[in-house]
Amino acid sequence: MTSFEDSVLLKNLNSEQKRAVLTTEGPLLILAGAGSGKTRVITRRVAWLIRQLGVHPARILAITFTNKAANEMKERIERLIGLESRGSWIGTFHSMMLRILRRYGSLLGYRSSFTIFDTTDQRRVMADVLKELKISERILSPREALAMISRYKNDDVSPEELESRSSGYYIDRQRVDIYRAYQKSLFEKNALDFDDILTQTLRLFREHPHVLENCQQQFTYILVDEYQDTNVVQYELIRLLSAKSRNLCVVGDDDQSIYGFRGATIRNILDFEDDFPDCTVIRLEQNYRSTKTILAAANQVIQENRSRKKKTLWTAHGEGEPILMYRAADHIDEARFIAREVQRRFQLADDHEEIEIAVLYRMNALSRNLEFALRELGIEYIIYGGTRFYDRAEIKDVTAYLSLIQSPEDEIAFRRVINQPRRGIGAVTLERLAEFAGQRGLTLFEAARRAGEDPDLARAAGRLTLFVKMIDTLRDALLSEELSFAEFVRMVEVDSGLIAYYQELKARGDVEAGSRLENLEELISDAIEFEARLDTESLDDIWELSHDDELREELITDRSLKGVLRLFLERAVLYTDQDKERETPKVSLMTVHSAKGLEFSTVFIMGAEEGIFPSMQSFQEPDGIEEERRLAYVAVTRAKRELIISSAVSRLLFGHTQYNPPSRFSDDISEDLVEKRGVYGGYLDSDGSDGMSSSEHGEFFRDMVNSVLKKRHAVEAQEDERVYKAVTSRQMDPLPKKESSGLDVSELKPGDTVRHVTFGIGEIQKITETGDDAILVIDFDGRIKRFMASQSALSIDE
DNA sequence: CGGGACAACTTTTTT
DNA sequence: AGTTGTCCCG
Repeated sequence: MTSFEDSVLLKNLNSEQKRAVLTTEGPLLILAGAGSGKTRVITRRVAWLIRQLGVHPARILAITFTNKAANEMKERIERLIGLESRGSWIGTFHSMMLRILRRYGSLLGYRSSFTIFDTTDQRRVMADVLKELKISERILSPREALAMISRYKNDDVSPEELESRSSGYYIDRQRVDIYRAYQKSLFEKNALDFDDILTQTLRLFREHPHVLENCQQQFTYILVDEYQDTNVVQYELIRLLSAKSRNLCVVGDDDQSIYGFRGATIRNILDFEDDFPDCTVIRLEQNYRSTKTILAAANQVIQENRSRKKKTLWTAHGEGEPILMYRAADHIDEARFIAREVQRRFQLADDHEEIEIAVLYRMNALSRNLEFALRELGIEYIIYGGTRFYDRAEIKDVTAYLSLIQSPEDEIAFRRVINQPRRGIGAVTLERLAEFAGQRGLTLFEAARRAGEDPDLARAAGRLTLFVKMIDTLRDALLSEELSFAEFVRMVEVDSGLIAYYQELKARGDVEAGSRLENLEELISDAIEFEARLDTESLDDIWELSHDDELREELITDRSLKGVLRLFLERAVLYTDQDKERETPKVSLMTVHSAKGLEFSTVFIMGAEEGIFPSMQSFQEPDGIEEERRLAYVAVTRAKRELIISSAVSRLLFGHTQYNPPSRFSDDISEDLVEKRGVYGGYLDSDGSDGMSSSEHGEFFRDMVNSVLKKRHAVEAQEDERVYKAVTSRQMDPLPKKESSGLDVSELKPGDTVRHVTFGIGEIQKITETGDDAILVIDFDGRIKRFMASQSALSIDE
């Protein structure tokens, strides 16, 4: 009984898409190729469940990859069926599981308002752990240790499990110790890290079956987007949650699985049919996004992969423009080329035409040159990724103040802001304060309040109590409810002295201070917006924001500032630049990873070189190249009308000049789809067909020769020439080792003995490959030294 | 205690 | 190369 209004939900869908919307019961795998109208299908499906089948929104759990994708989905569903859709659980794995944890976390021993630690917090905790265990940072950096633990967590390996499978060797035991101590430390601080949000929820389900049962009963329809990027823990969560209803719909594309490094396993999607033998499989193979040319190129790139589900995308669109490949002389030339091309497109487009241009790269470090080139031409751009807004120092300062006001026992926040801006409370004072706090069993904040009672703190007591007073005053302001939330944030920024501090820096000519002030201003705008959302949206949506019953009660009855603050802080942790709305008239600069799920009329892919894209380290990993290839596939399929791929003969990166041959992925694209420009013919050779006038050519060559030769000595240039020839003649080691040191890193391993001119005999502790070089950590009889292999005066000790 | 100078680190991708 | 962190001196 399909009414007219409801049939709208099936309008403009092809037959497979329709089937995907209508197959609501039982396990369903939707293999959705790039640009195949996936989001449309998902939103229609949810709308269909609610409107047509009368499923209560709260019974629907839809998991997306980013908060932005979630918001977009909510909006689109609301556009379809209006307010009826309110109350469904749509969000990322992290935000959805966090909601569950907030509700039941006490069962795991967490106090009600546990905090989520971000990378910086984690690093601090880990640094302490390593110090405690007397492990030198030289041997294992906090960063590496955290990466290791994250790996375990993504693979659903607890400290206990790790121990049980440990070999008993020292190195294994040490890993267990680190993992244990880290978890213990987090727990004592009543904190979880990002991965814990998922692993602890899983633990909750396993140890408290009634909780799982509650959730199973609530969520009778589960939908997971980007299923190819789920990891073992996420798979397990989904499996448990859907075990009862079995109405599990997963949507994904194995060809776009690009998060292997984060523990995502492509097996989840490849094995879905084995895991759920009675499942329905639907393939969406018609592409509505790109031209035939772009799609053909994408297919050529991906078909080289072996482990994939066979599918062939097709489009009804025309051939479109050929793919432009540009081989630049160097990284600067490449950047200028892109900037010029971007400028030309902006100039040519008429006012009403919507131009969406993106430049994609494999790693953030590549954006820098491009930024300069764009600025030279006065082109506006937005960068995604890199340092996130909420990760910026000044923003983190403000949020630390806010955290401290909210929970005075938050030691990390206390330590962050106690002397930021400077108020004469240094390391010595802090150490004494910690000691005093330890003796009395006080929090640092309370200890500061009572600093006068400790003779050791006498000199700093005045400054400490002043700080305490400031925080107390701010808390009073919070509780008095006389301010709007944004006003409160502003008050914190001013009273803390941060604003004055940066204003002074700016006055003194600090170049960064200005943008920091702008960021502080932006945080206030953010607060205004956040507050407005709370004011205008229904109670259902507040329900959506938090499942802490007490807090919800607070918000419903008096909409307290305290409650708003807590929601705000919670969101700040999970918020990333990915979630920001994209503004159109500018060029977007982002990594290929960030571009997932987006589309642009014109796409540039820069740095298409061996060693960059595919990345250096992917050569080592077992399925590394396959993942890189999928990444290339994602990059190519972002383009609707036009694709430009560039590479550079020489590239200065991380202080070393590299000479990389063009990426194998660009070689996979057949000649008939491509138009080549730049120095493909050979060194310093151009066929002149690049559309530049001869004077531009003069400039072009001068720039190129300057940048290639200027900074280097003649001897080096000779060496470069030799290297370049070796590389372009396709001997596949693009990075011959320098011979000066007489040290062949490939023959070395930890434990080997080496001789240094000044330090004498030492033992190699660790070797870290760094592209064209390696870092050696060597123990000279207790003195730990680090060397760059190519530069060091080391020899193998016979 | 604060600011400046130097050293060390980055080198994939991120919820 | 560029940025961040640490050490030392005023």
